[in-house]
Amino acid sequence: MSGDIPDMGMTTLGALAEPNRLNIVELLREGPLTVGEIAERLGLRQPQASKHLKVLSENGIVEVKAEANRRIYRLRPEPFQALDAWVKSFQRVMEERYDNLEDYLRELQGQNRPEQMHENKEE
Amino acid sequence: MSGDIPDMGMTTLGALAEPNRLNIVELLREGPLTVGEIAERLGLRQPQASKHLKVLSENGIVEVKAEANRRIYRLRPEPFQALDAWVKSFQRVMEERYDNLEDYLRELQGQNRPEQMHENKEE
DNA sequence: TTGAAACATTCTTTTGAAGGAATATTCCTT
DNA sequence: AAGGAATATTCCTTCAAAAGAATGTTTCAA
Repeated sequence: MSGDIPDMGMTTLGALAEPNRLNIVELLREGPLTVGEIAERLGLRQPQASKHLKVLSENGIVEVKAEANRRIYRLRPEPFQALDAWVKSFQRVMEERYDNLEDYLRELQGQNRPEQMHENKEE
Repeated sequence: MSGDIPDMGMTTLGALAEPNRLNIVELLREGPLTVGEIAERLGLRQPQASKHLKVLSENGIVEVKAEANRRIYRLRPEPFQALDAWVKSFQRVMEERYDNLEDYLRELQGQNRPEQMHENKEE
């Protein structure tokens, strides 16, 4: 409910979060491969390989080229660029305000400040 | 079966793949927050917020500081550095061998090459 | 010491995603 | 035309993770 998909493709992370899928991606890093080879090298059954590749494809992580009987899959660079940008934007922000934890503690104190007022609870 | 978790923390991706968790991370980017505030700002119930924060904590994405009644959560930089390194290692490889798809096609051809042999099926 | 605020934890239920097995589709070879 | 190879798809089952609801724990205030 009220699911706010923020800025970056949640979908990319979701697709990569599955171990077999991550393995496929790592494998494809060495170059394009057919479904059969992917399945063989990773010890997957062909249908499962196809399914995972479908998910990766739907999320733009991978693209297919039909070559007669075979389907050759390879990585697409875009999602990785996006991921890179996302992570970088994090690191910048985190370096800046690393230890303003104390700032926040002071904030919290400020709210509680009973200073001079008796039983005035503002809810 | 035969699940080979490659190099990089699959666990980080898994933790970030959940929408609410990703929202929490995006929120914490602005600075440390208590459980209550996180729940409120994201429209979550307190228990669910706690649970998600637990997962994030277990995966090293977040760390807690107990301050009396409150628990203050904030991001940890390490997982993001790791992610960054991982993504970068990809981009390097992908730039290099982007279009050796054709190389691969030639490879495939080579295997099939019936050239001069008759019905010698090596299985 | 009683109560309330802030969080965590437990138990149950629900839902979706992954695996298994069989079958459909396309294309090549003979 | 027939058969086989490579891949996709469907249906069913299984399993784990997320939501819901209730309750436990700690800490502070009066």
